[in-house]
Amino acid sequence: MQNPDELSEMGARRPTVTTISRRAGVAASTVSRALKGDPRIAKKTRAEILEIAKEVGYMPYASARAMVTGQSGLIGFVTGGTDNPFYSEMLEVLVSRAGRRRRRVMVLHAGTEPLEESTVETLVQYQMDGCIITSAELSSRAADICHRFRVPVVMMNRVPLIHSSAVSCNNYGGSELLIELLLAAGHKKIAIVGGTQNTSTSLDRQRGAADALARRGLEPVVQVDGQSNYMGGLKATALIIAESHRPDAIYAVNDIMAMGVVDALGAHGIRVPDDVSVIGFDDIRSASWPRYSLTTVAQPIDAMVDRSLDLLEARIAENETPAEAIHIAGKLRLRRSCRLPDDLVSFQQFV
Amino acid sequence: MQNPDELSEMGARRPTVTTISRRAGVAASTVSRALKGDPRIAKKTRAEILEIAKEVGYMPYASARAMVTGQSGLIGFVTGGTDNPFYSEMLEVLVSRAGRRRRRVMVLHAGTEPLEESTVETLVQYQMDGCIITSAELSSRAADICHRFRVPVVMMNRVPLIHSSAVSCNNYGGSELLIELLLAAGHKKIAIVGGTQNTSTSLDRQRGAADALARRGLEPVVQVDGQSNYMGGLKATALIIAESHRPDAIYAVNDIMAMGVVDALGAHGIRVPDDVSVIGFDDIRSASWPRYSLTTVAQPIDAMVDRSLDLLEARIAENETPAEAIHIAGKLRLRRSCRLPDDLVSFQQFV
DNA sequence: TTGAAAGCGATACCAA
DNA sequence: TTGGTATCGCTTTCAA
Repeated sequence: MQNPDELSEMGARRPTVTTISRRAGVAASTVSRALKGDPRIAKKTRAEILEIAKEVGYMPYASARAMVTGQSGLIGFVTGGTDNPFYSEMLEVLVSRAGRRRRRVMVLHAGTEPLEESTVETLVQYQMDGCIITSAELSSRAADICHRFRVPVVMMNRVPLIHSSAVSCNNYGGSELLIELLLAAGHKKIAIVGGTQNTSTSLDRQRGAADALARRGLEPVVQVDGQSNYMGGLKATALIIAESHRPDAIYAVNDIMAMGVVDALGAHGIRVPDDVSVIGFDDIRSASWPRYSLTTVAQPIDAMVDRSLDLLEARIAENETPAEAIHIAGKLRLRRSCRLPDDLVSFQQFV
Repeated sequence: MQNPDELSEMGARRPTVTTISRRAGVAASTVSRALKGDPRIAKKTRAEILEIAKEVGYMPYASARAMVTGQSGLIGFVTGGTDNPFYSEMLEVLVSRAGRRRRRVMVLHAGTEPLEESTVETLVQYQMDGCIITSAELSSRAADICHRFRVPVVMMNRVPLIHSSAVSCNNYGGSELLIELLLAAGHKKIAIVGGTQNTSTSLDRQRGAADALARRGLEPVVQVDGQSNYMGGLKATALIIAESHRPDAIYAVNDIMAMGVVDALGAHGIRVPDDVSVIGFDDIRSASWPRYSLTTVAQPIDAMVDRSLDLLEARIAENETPAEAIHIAGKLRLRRSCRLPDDLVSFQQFV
């Protein structure tokens, strides 16, 4: 590593390829090639250059590189304001998995409204190699800008747009499975606490549940909006109780609402699962807390993130990759928040 | 906005200052000045240029700008892997507040170990305008690199390093206040659930509590390590119960642990606050859930983030700004998890 | 296997 | 008030 004196001597600029090329007595282009492992460079030359680079503590300027290659190494993560911890967990995974591919993550926050102009502009200005969107809405105008400026888009747990790919958990199927579990356990009066009504995730889960019930000639005893957050789950349950629907099981389409359901029931002295079974979806961290111990379907976050990055990289490498939609099956997590069927065997394959 | 044909005609490159300068019949430098509102440019010229820029959908290349100005518009957020939602909430605020200042946030995840080399290198490579660090440890080597390469650093809720500034909540004082509240309510047997032992935040809170007790000639009936997470709070409480310390109040130095404390007590049939008062620190979102309704000290996240950005900007503008340490007082949130003193008036000023 | 030179886009300086 | 030009650091032709 270069010593401080030498650095300040250079007017506070860090070493560049030129610094190295001069020391090594070669051309800058040779340094560039050696550094990126171009096979044409002689072994010996390469070794020398690497040695010097290390010595002076060389670190490339990302901006210079981006300018000439057109790639920034940046992935945008666009997320709506939400208090669902699922998205924080996803971000954490994304940062880590993207890092392995030498990509960095920039967080772009879109409000609850459709994506603001400025967010999309940032994607373009920073020449993001791609972006992953989980916010509720991407206006067609925003999508259009991404497409025109060749910013690959992957929608996560959202409906794919014309030119974007999409990765999601098998929300419909996971939901069916959960309902079948409840039915197998003998439940007949099932209430559903729905999520934000304009997201495909919630809608798919609700449809999956409704269809699974319909197949047995049943329907939910009631369906209430839980707004995809804890307080919503709480209020929805209060409503269900107030209106005396008396369900024997409640399916909240995500865990954070399910936690609200459990707490609301507890506050009314209703025991879980003795009096009412509760199930959720996502398997967020707190779902496994003993207090809640939620039976739920775990979204395969790691796989979802990896596949998203794969899709982005395919698009980066070759612009005309066709849009794809990938569904990944979640895993059943059997916990104590619901009564278990006698015949558990048939569910073991989903665990 | 430019039509698609025109764009593809240009070989998929977006309009640049040159595109505009040609259309306007002026020099590129004039366009640059007009765009950034340089007062020397004639009103009319400027209007024309702005018009054209809008027409062609001009968006500057961040990389080109970074290269010449040396500023990227990027702020790094370095965070340790943690399941404390406080940091997610902080990130959310940061993204939003930084956005107002036209700065973007890049998330750099350092594991629980000391900051990896690669994280710091990213800061330098992308010429970050500054970074905010909340992870437990910044190795002196990493700090050195930041300093040498002129990346301003603000430590959030962490001990400032030699060349870094720091912003934190008044952890010590807030802790004193909470203990005084407990004492005023008549509690005498107070147990403390401590956090990660190598963070100044936890240590300060523990010291504040110990000192406040000592002032009345008391000391904690027991102090247990809760590892700053929910399960830790749960286990710590189980231990306190198992060892029959019989406290009449438990102070967990952060909310996520306090939630574990409440749940563990509940699981043992101990009522909160009737049998035992519980208090936390942070005021994370879930602290206000009716189920927990935690009395706590709210960290002033908005102010902390704003002041951090101020400090960074001061350093960006003028490199030799001296390091500063800022403590911002938190606000007391009185909720139902603890017995309240008869004399509430003296605490009203902190609410 | 290596070198020289051009060029990416925006800005800043020096002239005019 | 504006134009011309050099420059930031890196990569990529094209030559040698």
